[in-house]
Amino acid sequence: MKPENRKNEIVKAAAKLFKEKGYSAVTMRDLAKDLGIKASSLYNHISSKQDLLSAIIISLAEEFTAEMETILNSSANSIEKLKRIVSIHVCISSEHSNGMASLNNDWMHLEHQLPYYLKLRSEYEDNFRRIILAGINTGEIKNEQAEVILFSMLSTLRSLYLWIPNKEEVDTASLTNTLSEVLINGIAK
Amino acid sequence: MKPENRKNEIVKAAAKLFKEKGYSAVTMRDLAKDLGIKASSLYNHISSKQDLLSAIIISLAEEFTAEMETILNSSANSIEKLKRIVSIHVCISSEHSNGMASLNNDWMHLEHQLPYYLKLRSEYEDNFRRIILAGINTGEIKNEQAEVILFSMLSTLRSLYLWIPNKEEVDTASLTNTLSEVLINGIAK
DNA sequence: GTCTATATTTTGATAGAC
DNA sequence: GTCTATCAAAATATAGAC
Repeated sequence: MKPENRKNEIVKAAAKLFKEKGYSAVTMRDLAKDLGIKASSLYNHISSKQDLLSAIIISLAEEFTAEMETILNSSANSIEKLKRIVSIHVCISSEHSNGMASLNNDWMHLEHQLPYYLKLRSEYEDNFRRIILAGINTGEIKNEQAEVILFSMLSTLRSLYLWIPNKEEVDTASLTNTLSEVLINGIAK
Repeated sequence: MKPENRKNEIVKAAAKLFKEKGYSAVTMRDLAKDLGIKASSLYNHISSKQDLLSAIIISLAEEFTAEMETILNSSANSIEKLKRIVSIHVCISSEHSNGMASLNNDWMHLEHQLPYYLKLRSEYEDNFRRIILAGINTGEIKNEQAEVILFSMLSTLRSLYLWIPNKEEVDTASLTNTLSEVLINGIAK
């Protein structure tokens, strides 16, 4: 077993605890106890608590960035692009439900990687906004305030981690369809 | 000046800091420094850090409960009731933007008041769900999965505190209308 | 109402044996 | 790879002077 595997186990356990209580409230002793070892043993695999947070958040942020890039480079129309954004949020949230909690709630506790995270996030939001504005221009999307649409969709998508139980029980394709319908066409008959 | 006033100042400052870094990451020294006093001086006005969290969260949870009661007792149809739910979230979030952060993210750090908070929250969600189901029954609302509709609306409404800058700059009536339109009728033309 | 001084726990992290 | 022992810093909170 490579040391990488043990580190992954630790990161995974950390993400679970960070979701339950938040980064700051989880101690290295809590984490060690969850893994059945002593706190000092953790430091053979990681160099600091901060490293755990970075590992969890940055990999997810980069995954969203990569997926958004693919969508931008596609020839789909704006509504189709929005549906694909819904899809990547459903998929990533169901695969990494615990890590999404840190991405959403504990990013401010990043240290060295904070500027990089903020850059990725603001680029992601800018691209999301451009897709909405393009849809308004082509007449696909209502000319409501684009910022309200962006906020509403992003809020729902970012909260998915709280709602998706775990990947075994989720039909991601079906959830993506229902959620897209609700977000794009509304709920009124 | 009654001691109540000084306590309110402390609670207000605490809510601001809790929003920035979360309850667990804010120390009593941070809070004292923000108020220009020493940490020990805080204890003449409050009995513990935990008290601050309870004061912030429980008063907001009770406010939502009271407003929901009013909506339930009204004779409005389901769509109108949903619009009024949007309205109370916009109003409370613009009045108490900082406190909403604790309500959403730090409720798990409540101690004595945790069961009470959980009761209020689950009753609120039950009432919200019943309004949606009633609307589906009367044909006002599409027969999508009610849980997806509930999740989507609640996620957006709960995130308002992140998005509303401050009450001076927000036209709550206008935001309520735009947000209701987006949530209820969707964004597709 | 705020201060200084301090008690008590808990925290992240290191050193070195096995 | 995990342990015991330990450190240094930081945490919540109290006591008592002013």
